Amino acid sequence: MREKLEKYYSFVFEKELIDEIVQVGVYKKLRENEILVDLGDKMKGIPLLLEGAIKIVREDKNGEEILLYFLERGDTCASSFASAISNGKCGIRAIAEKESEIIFLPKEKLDEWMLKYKSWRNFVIESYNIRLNEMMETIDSLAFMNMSERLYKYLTDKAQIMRETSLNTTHQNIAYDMHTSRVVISRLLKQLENEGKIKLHRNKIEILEF
Amino acid sequence: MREKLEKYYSFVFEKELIDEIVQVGVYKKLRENEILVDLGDKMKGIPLLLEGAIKIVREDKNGEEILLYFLERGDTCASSFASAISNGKCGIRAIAEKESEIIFLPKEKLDEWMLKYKSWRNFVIESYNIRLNEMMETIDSLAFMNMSERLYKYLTDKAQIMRETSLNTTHQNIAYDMHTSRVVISRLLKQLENEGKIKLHRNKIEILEF
DNA sequence: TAAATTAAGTGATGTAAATCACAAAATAAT
DNA sequence: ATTATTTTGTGATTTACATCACTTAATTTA
Repeated sequence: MREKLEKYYSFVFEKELIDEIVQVGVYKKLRENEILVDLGDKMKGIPLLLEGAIKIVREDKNGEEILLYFLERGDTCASSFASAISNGKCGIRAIAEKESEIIFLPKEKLDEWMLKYKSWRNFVIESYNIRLNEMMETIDSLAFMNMSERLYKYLTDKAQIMRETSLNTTHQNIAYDMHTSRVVISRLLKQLENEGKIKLHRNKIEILEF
Repeated sequence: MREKLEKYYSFVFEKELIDEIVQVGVYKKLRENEILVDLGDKMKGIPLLLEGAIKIVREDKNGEEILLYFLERGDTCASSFASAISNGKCGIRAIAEKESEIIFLPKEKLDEWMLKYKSWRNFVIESYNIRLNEMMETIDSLAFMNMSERLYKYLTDKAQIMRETSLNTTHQNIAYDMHTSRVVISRLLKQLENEGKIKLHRNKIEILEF
């Protein structure tokens, strides 16, 4: 735990803070597709992502989903922070896209560290900023892009987060993330393949052009 | 200035902080449609809204707009906070929807107050939370709602922010905010009128049902 | 008061995406 | 090996919204 913490966070946190995190943080390994946070959960702390990839989705009353953004190592879930501090509910669901490792930080420390460590204050503010910007990008793609552009962005974004050039997924799962239908995704994928940007296989999409 | 500050912020900030704000804050009155923050601005501080209503919009490369959310008294612009702290650029435009009053807080104080005042820390975190939630609502409406529902939400939201039961605006301006065409808005408005939810006039929309 | 400008109404048509219905592969289960 | 299940392909149809083209009404200005 300490090793990975130092690897990804030593440029972010001062040494004393890393020591404290090692003391109070709870290490947890997440299986692929494991739900880390669910709709309406009250957070007792926040997760620091050490390794892996987490998908953050929003769900409406009819149970329909839309992807908000992905988290990768070095990230934390700003929504959880909010929820943890204010004892409010979390409006999102967080699911491990692949096996991941996190450190869970108890909420009691969150405000205490705001006083003690400038690096922690920066990290919290910076995390909120990144998330606000991601949300704006999501709004941009919903408001300004057509399905084909959104799909291509989805594929390249996800490939980067997963650190792979091909994605192991189905057309149906992409449709769920993008809140559209499988038929639409299948047709647009075929089109992207004809344009030479991707190559389709069963349960797998190779991305040829980034 | 002190009077309104105490009226809307005395339950949020401790007395000492209000005193400091009065000392270093710069009061400013905004005319209707005045631009407070523009795309790519680097913020030298953040605005506290004392009175009025501010519209926050996002713009894409083609100059097309979409409304993100409104700010009302008691609010601050989380995007500016981010930009001010990190010296980064602001990805949004903020426009006064009506005559408004703000206090501009210099960025040097922002971090200093994080140490000194718990109420300030809470306010900053709380502001980010509110904004994250607003963005999620915006994403919800783009992803899950049809134009008619979005339009009705737009009208009722805006009426509440403006503290009026009728809005002085044109179909074209609504279309700009919602990133659609005037024709579409005109037709949907007529439909809402037939359903008895609103009443249409020239340059004015009465909202009959909230 | 006439002309110009701005706001709103409306028919016709185009188009991206949604939905339906079913076929054809590929893979997994028995 | 046969059956069942999952994944992908594809035509046909519908729908919401976009776009075009033009009219009518209200308001401003000259």
